[in-house]
Amino acid sequence: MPKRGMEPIRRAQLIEATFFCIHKYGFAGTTIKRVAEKAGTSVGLVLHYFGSKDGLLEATMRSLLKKLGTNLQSDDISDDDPKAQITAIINSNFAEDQVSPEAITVWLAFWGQALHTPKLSRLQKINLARLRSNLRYWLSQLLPKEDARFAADGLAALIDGLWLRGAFEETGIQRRHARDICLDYLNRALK
Amino acid sequence: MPKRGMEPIRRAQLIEATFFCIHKYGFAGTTIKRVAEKAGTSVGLVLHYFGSKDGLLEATMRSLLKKLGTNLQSDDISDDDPKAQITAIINSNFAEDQVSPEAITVWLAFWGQALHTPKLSRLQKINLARLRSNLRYWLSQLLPKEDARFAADGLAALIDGLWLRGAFEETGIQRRHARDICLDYLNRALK
DNA sequence: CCTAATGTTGAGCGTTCATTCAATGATATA
DNA sequence: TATATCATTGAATGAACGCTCAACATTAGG
Repeated sequence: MPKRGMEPIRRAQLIEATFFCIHKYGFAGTTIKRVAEKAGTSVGLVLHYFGSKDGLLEATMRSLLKKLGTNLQSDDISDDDPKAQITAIINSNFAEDQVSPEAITVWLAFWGQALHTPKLSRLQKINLARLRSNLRYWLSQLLPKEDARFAADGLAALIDGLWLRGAFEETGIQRRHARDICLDYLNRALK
Repeated sequence: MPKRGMEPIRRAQLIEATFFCIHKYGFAGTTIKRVAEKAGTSVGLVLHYFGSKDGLLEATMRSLLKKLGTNLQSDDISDDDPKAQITAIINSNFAEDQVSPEAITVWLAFWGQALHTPKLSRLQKINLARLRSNLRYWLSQLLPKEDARFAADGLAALIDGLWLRGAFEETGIQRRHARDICLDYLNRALK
């Protein structure tokens, strides 16, 4: 029962199915066949829309990074309260819909794979730099430049490390605990 | 030219070759054939000694974790100086031979794969818990119990996060910088 | 020297993978 | 209603995978 205008719908379905498969089977175990089955379509259709498996994976990573970067923009905090801005960044990184076991697993899978796939590597580097430079910007309003850089590097690593360890906690990330650790780091850095 | 007593030598060679392949090709791209070629042996021999690809990978992860956990024991610091003990833990995690791009890449690859391989998952959890409990033990000599747990969780995440980000720096981890961030965290936690 | 144990290989098996391709179904437009 | 375009499928292909197995080479002990 094919209808016109299916392209965006199919693309979204297939990306969603790819998330599911990476979460369930890992990067190595994610095959086009499995993705197609999960999405309820044929193998041929996947390649019709994404050209190749690499194309599908790249689109999926783009979608993931977009998701992970979206939360922040919805908040509107006054620009003259840097600490509130940083707090918002921390909160957004541990918002409920960001730290699902599925999100963490897939995020980690891409992290590992990006080391061996130039296109994914570029996306990953952009994302890494973004968090750090955002933190640097707001911290530099509160601290001398060098201290701001130092604290931003630490805070960025701390956030990622909490994510990383969260991948192995059955319950997913302990959101409040993770948030408290980051806020504590921030408060101590500002003293 | 086969000789007796080759088993331990071959095992070591093959594990070494597996490191190389995981670093170069990633987890998904590491095949028995590539490992055998790198080690200069035949495909059959790999399976002769490790039974299966999974067996080889498990042995390789065991070897990696052993490497990463070795440094500490060589240091001997008096037990009545907890801060020195913690400093030694931090230093050992960023010791030169621990933070080679190869080590970080392989470590990260296993981290991602362990989520989908029960045997690797068990190894991984043991390792995660070890760092944290070591930190807890020494911190609890300097801080109230709850504060010690809090700081240990933060410091463990910070260390792992610095490793994680180091995977994407062309130069590998900036050892001194990473160390300074951790020591700074420690000092502030003890105030 | 013979034999048993160890070390090693390469061919071959069945499976699964990503990808190509020709063909068909459905819809909008003219 | 005709036609071009979009949506979709399933079969076919060739390569690569992990793994089995029979056979051979080398060595140590009796």
